[in-house]
Formats: sequence, C-alpha cells, structure tokens
Amino acid sequence: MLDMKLLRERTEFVRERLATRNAGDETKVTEVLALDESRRSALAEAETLKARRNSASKEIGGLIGQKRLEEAESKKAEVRALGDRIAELDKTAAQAESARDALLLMIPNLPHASVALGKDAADNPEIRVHGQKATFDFKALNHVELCEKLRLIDFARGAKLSGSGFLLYTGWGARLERALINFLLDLHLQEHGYTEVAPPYIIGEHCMVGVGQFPKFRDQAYAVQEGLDTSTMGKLYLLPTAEAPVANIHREEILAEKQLPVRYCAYSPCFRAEAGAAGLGTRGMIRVHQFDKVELIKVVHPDQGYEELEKMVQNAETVLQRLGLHYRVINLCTGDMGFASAKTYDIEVWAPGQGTYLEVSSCSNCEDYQSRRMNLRFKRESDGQNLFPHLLNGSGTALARLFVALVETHQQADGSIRIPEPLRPYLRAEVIPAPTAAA
RNA sequence: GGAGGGGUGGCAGAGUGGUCUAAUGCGGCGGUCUUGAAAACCGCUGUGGGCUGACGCUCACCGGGGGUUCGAAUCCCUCCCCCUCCGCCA
Repeated sequence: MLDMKLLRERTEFVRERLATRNAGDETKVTEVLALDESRRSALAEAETLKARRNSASKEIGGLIGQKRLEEAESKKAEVRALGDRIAELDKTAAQAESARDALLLMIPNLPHASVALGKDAADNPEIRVHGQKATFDFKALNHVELCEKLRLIDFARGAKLSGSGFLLYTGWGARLERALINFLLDLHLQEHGYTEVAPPYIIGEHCMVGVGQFPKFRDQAYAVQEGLDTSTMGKLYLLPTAEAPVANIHREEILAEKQLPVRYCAYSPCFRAEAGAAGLGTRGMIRVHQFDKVELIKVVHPDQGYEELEKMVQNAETVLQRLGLHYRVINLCTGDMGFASAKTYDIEVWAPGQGTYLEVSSCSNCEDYQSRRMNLRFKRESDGQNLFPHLLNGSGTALARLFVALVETHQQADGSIRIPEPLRPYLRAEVIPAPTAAA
C-alpha cells in the first residue's frame, strides 16, 4: 500500500500519478485523507485523556497503599468518567483506521516516472527484440496439432479429469515439461545467483493480501476448504503464482542490511480461476487453469531496485536465448500495469503456430508497495533506521507458453521436434521423435 | 480426531491486580583500564503511532482480538500458533 505520509504531504503528486493508470483510483485519495484526519484527531484527544488517567491511577494506588480509602474512592469516581470518553474516542479512531486501511488496500501502486503514459496494451513501448520469426519450408503445425500428433498432451483426457483448462501431459510431453523446469532452475541457481526455495502450494489469505492479489482479485483465486468443514472455506488458497508465498517469506521481519539483496528462485504450479476471461475457451495451452512456472523474487535495497529489475529481465531473457526462441521485451504503460507494480517489463515469445507473441514473463519492481503491506523492513546500518526494501518479482519463465513456443519453433519437416542444445542433458535426448505408424 | 503442556525484549528466563518505566543472565554496541587483547567495571541496547519548527512530550504493544477494573503481562471470553503423547495416514 501507499505511504500515508506521502499521501498527506504530496497529495497532488499522488493524485496525478494514480490518474496515469486510467483506473479512476485518484478519486479515493480525498476519502482516505478524511478518514486519516478523523483518526488522528480522535487519537490525539484520547491520548491526552489516557495520560491523565494513567497518572490518576497511580495516585489511587498510592492512596490505597496509605490506607486513605475514602480519598481513593472519590478519585476513582472522578476517573471513571474519563474511561467512558476514552472508550468512545478509541472506537472512533479504530473505526477510522480500519476504514482508511481497507481503502488504502484498494489503491494501486504509483507508476515509476520512467513508465510510458498510455491507456492499454496498444500503448506499450517495445524495448528490444531478439532473433527473428521462424520460417518453415514445409507446412508448419500449431502446438495443438503437434501435441496431439506426438502425444505430448492428451487434451481430451485432461478435460475428462478436471474440466477444460487442465492439461494431461503424456510421454515425451511430460518429460519435456520436467526437463524445462530443471533447466530453468539450474540456470538461475548456477548462473544468476538465486537461491532455490520450494514453497507450499496452498497459502494463507495474508500472503495474497501481502502481494496485492487481495482484496481486489479475490474472484480469480481457487479457495480451498478442509473436507466438509465449510467454516474453513477461504482461509487457504491455491497459489496463483509462487510470488505469493515466496515474496512473503520474510514478512513482518526486520532484515539486516547486509542480508540484502535476497534472491529466491522457486518452481511451482500456478492456479488461476480465470473467471470471466475471454480466452479460456481457446483450445490448447495458451490460457489454462493450471500451469507450471519458475519464479524469481528479490528483496533489495531501494537504491538498487531498478538496477536489479534490469538484471532480472536479462535473467529471464537468457532462458529464451538459450532455447533459440525469438522474443521481444516490452514495457507496460501506465494504463496496462499490474496493481502492485511501479514498473513492469513483459517478455513475449514468438509462437509461429499461433502467429502471435505470447507473454512468458512479467518482471516488476513493486518498490515498497508490497513490503509495506507485509511489514517487511531492513535495518539501515548507518543510522539504525528501519526502511522498506524494494520487492521484485519476475517469471523465469512460465512453462506452458514456453512449451508452445518451443515445439512450434523447433518442429522439423519429418514431424520431429529438435531439442535445443542446452536442454538436451535434461531431456536426455536430441529430438522428440516423430510418431511412427505403429504408435 | 483424542489428551496434556506452552506462547514475555535479539536469545534464555522471572513476573498471579498498583513505582512493570518488565527482574536477572547471555548476546550486541560504546567507554574505562591495557603496548594490544582477554578479564573486570560503567553506560547504552525493541516496535509502531500521535503532537511539535525543534529540544522534546506522550500513547500503545508481554501470540491476535474482545471483556472486567480507577488501573491488566497478571483475572475472564475467544481465536491463532508451537511442543509432547495416543489414534489414523503417504
């Protein structure tokens, strides 16, 4: 969430930055400020009265100690009235505070000054391009055709098991998925300096609030329940991304400055309800309810936030370069950015069979927006101050779409799929063979 | 699922209604002594909020929330978490 002090002291600046998102959030500012004001005035009065009560209570203790009981009783009567007024003011302050905070949680992060202004995806500037669109001297297939022909994925039986939007990987398909996961993890651990973590896949609500998924996107998550006990419904959720648990690892902690930067890398499946999403009806792997992802998370000193963001994008790009895939990097404009982010790069890989670019990575610096929500701080060595670190997250990368780009790009005239060199040790094969007549 | 025990500062650990402004020990930081170090001694050592131009003043926090009381770490209610044993189980 945003810093209340910033809202108070630079109100117009906050309004202007929020307005660049084109989501109308700037209108909430006035109300937040009003609630904050009523909280503070009630608090100031309550605390003055509490100071008076504290000293009076001490006197009463003294009087009783000296057996001056009558004086003590009259003093008690005097203070009793104070208590009522204090309770009233405390209640006012608490109500204003929780209303203020509820509203604050609904206000997105301020876009960084370097982010292009714009309304939607059409306004996202392209930052750089790597490689070229693959061309074929035979009739190239799309990934659905390839997956069916090579029996990489059994779409029909996946749907039979769990409904549409769920995939059953089979044979080489399952092996390819697993090889990719291991390739990605090793790359980031061994070459990019990340530490591997393996988080729970079912996580508490506070994790979702911490990263800004909730309260706004509650309808997009799968809520779980313990057995038939409906009272447990909604206490835990299936993770929509490993960002949710991993970014929360150090929540409510005060890290030593020398612990920074923290760099985590985690594999997890990701579960998305995709309620109301247009594309889910599409056949194939582009938009599904469950997909695998290797996620990158960093906790860094605010001075290094943007430097580390650039490195993170490069870490994700390396994946696509090693796999010989054509991609472009775009910068999300103010109107297209995620809720918690101050600046986001998307990496889109070319999928020849689709004839489009597919988003396989989204790397964001959320600055102190999430660390403030989860009360994660670090102690600055020079003066002992507790500061909010920058929290970064990026996909390194999402698997299902990577799978699509890979098979569509590297398909061969004979129906096989050539495996890029760096992936071969993981798959223990140089090609996924074309189906034989017997199979 | 059943039974029991517990949650207090960075850590250990005392504290069952009133100088708790939380004892004591350990650790950490600074100082004295020393050629230097150790030991010893002395001092400091949590988080957040409010008010103030500032020095500062003040409030809250003993797992979370609520209650009783003039006054709660302490009494009551409730929730959460941890540990031990039993049962079931990959």
